[in-house]
Amino acid sequence: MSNTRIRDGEATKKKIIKTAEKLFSEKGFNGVSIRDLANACGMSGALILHHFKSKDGIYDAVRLALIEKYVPLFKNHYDDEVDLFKFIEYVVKGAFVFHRKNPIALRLMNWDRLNGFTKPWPKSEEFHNMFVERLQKAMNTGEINNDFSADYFGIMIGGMVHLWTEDRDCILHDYLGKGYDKAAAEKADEEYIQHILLFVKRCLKI
Amino acid sequence: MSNTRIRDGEATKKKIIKTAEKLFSEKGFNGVSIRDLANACGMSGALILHHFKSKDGIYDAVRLALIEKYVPLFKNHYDDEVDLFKFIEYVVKGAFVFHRKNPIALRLMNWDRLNGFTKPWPKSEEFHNMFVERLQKAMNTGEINNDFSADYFGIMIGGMVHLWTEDRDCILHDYLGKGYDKAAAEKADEEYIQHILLFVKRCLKI
DNA sequence: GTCTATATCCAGATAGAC
DNA sequence: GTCTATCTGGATATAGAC
Repeated sequence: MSNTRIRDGEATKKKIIKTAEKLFSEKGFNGVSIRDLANACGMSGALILHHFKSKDGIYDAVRLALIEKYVPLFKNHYDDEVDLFKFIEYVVKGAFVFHRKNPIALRLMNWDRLNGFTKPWPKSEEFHNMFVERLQKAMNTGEINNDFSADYFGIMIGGMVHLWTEDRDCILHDYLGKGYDKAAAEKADEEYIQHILLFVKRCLKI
Repeated sequence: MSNTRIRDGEATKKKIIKTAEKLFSEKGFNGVSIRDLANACGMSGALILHHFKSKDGIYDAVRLALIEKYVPLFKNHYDDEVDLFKFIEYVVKGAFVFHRKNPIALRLMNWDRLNGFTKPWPKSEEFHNMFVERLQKAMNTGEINNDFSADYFGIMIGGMVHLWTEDRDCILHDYLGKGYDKAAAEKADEEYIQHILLFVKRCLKI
C-alpha cells in the first residue's frame, strides 16, 4: 500500500496557500515552520518546497493570492473622467471594504511590520502612485490647493483608514464608550468615513 | 590577563535591557538573536541568560521597563496652554516624540493586539480624552467648526501619526523613492508634521 | 559575575527513490 | 507529484572553568 495520494499539483498548491494564509495570519510568518504547515496540510515539507521554491516563496504566493482576490475592489472606478471628489471617495471606501473583507491581509501586514519585513505588498505601491498622480494632476490644473505634497496626503489618508480598521473595536470600547455591537460598529464605520471625506474636502478646498 | 570585566550585575542588567529595547525595536523580537544582543552589549550570550533566564525573560523585562517609563510621559503639560493651535501642535509633536523615543512600545502594543490582547495601555485613554475635551470646548465657544466629532478627529490624528511612525522607513523607500538616510528621514518627519498641522488648521478653520 | 565550549534542537532546503 | 532521509546552519540554553 502506497503513501502517495492523488497527484493533483494545482489542488495541492491551493491547499498550501489556503492553509498558509490561516497559519501565517494567526502566528506570523516566523511563528510557522514549514513542518507546521506540512502537518496542517497533511503532506510533507518537501512537497511544499517542491511547489514553492522557498518559505519566502510560499509567503509571496499568499500575498499575491490575497491581493488578487480583492483587486476587483480597487479596479474600474478610477478613470480620469470621474469627478475628483468621487474618485477620492471611491478610494477611501475601497480601502475600507478591502480591509473589512480581508482581515487576514491586515493581520499579515502587521506581522510583517512587527518582524521587520519592510518589503512592500504587491500592488500597494501602484495603488499609492495612482492616487497621488490623480491628485497631482488636479493640483496642476488648479482644481485644488497645490501648497502641499500629494505623497504625504496619501499617507495620511492611509493612516486614518489603517488605524481605524485595525483598532475599531478597541477604539469603540475605550474611547467612545459603546459596547461592542455589530450595528453600532457599522454605523461608526460610516460616520468615520464621512469625517474623513469632510476632512479631505476642507484640506483640498474642493 | 583575565577576560572578565568589572563585576556589576545591576549595571549589566540595565545595559542588556537598554540594548535589547533598541535592537527589538529595530528588528523585532524574532529578528534579534541572543548572539546579536550579546555582540551589541559586548558580552557573552551566556551572561545574558544568566541574568534573564530565557529570551522571553529579556522581553518581559523590556516590557516592564517601558511601561514604567511610559506612564510619566503622558502627564498633561497641556492644561495651561491657552492657544488652541499651539495646544494641538504640542499634542501632535508630543505623540511623535513619544513614538520616536519609544518605538518598541508601539511594537509591543501591536504584538499584543495580534495575539488577541486588546486591553489599552495605561494612560492612552486619558490622553485621548484630554485632547477631545479641549477640542470640544473650542467647538462649544465657536472658536472652531463644530460640525465635527472631536472623538473621530482625535482618532484621525492618531492614525496619521501612528502609521507614519511605524512605517516611515518603508514609506520613504517605497513611495517617495528616497534611500534610507538619517538626515533625510528627520527632514521627512518634520515635513510630515507640518502637513498634519496645515490640515488641522484647514479642517477646523482655525 | 563572566567567560569559553558545547549540547541540543529545530529551522530551511536538497537528494533521490517511487 | 509525492515521499523519506538527510545535510547544513543557526538558534536557545547549559556546563563548568576562572
